[in-house]
Amino acid sequence: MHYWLMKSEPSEVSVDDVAQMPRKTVPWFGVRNYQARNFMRDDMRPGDPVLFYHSSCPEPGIAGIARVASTPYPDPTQFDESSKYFDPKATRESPRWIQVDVKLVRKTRLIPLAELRSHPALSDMRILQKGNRLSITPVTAEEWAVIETLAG
DNA sequence: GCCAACGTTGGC
DNA sequence: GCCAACGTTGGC
Repeated sequence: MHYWLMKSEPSEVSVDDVAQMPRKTVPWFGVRNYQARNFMRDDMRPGDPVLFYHSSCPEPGIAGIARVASTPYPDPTQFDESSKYFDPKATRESPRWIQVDVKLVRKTRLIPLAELRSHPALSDMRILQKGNRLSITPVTAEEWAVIETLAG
């Protein structure tokens, strides 16, 4: 079992958007980075806990707790010419990009980036490292415990 | 909008 | 395989 942090731009899919979905489950489409893809492909399992992170927005930070709710399967947007995630090099016979479903467990208070940075116990978090851009990163059990406490 | 950091592409 | 040029991410 692994813990994860997954970034989403709330202008695309926010915690509130997912909370309004009937099964509170969202297909995590649009991952276009090989390292992030490989995390999904190789290390994610249904049930893995997920920190739902809001990025590229006025208040970046952790906004919810979720779980991986499926095994990986091909991301349909790679085949969709009208999608900004279209990949001309992907074929249905050999898809290049995958996604998982993510089920929201609960919305949390917004834990801002600056607050995460203020905790020495979190100083090694991938998301806090200089130059980090990965949209999916592993979280340690220790980091998870600290953040769960902060989330209340 | 700026810009640092990183990833990808493609010529050689 | 190298590496310059270009594109993207994402906080500020």
